[in-house]
Amino acid sequence: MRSSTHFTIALHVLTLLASHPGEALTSDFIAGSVNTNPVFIRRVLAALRRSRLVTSQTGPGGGWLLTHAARDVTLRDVFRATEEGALFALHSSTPNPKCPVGGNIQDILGRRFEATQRAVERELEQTTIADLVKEVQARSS
Amino acid sequence: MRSSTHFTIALHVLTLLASHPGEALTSDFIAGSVNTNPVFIRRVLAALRRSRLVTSQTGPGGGWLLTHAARDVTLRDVFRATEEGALFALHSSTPNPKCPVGGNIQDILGRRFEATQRAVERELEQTTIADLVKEVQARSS
DNA sequence: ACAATCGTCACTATATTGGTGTCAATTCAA
DNA sequence: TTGAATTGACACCAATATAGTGACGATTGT
Repeated sequence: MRSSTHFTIALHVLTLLASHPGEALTSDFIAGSVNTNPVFIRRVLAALRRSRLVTSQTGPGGGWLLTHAARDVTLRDVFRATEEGALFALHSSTPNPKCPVGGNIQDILGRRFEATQRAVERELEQTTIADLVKEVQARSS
Repeated sequence: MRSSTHFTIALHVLTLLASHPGEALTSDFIAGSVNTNPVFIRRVLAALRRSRLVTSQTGPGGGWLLTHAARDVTLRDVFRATEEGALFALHSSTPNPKCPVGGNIQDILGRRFEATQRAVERELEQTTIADLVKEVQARSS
């Protein structure tokens, strides 16, 4: 099963930002919580910025901030911002079009996979970043 | 998004087998429909055999056969046989346990991801290999 | 005995992933 | 104005995953 950690890292970082409302966090500080390096963090956050979920500010006192209230950002929003492409890969080389199965299977499976992806997104929609913050607080109190 | 093509290939092959009921198909023939090489096909089918979805037979006239009626095999069964591990990866290195977020986020996200995986499996359960065969026949008639 | 077929291994090429270093650009503050 | 902090954007590397290919022994039907 292939899947990058970007989705997970993004959720971690957004939860961290939401736990420090109004405070710009540096990629260096964030990397300390995630246990990785600042460049990787900036790569993940750059994708979130493209989707307008965060903003960044250079210079001293700079760093990263949420652009929306945590209760308005669902896991689906983050999923779409970080995971590009489909959940399941189709064939790496096109199947034989002369075979009745080979000639139709990609189209048929593609439709099923889209339905599955919609099911995933419906599930992810049920949770917001604010929910994650609440859970962290409940566990660390 | 990472994800091997094994799930897709397995569905293709099972649909092909179900389209030739009672007939043992060789990995060479199957590879011709999938447009790949027989060794790769045997690798994918070996996983399906471990889950008792197919059997194989060596020697002349040998090949691969379904062990169950196509209407009794759901996409979820194939998913479980081919996709090992979770749908979403957690962090590649453990987050900082001294941070309230880092110390709890993996457990919290793990539960959400399990719920998502259950949603995927519920969706995949709705379709059988027999459904795929029917769709192929409807399109190639 | 022969040929067909699977079972499995080794090797390769390619792509992806994450880690690291570097340096220019921006920006705040002394 | 100078200097330091910080992002932005590269390039490069190591490790891993993926799929393609060849090879060869084991099994089995004719």
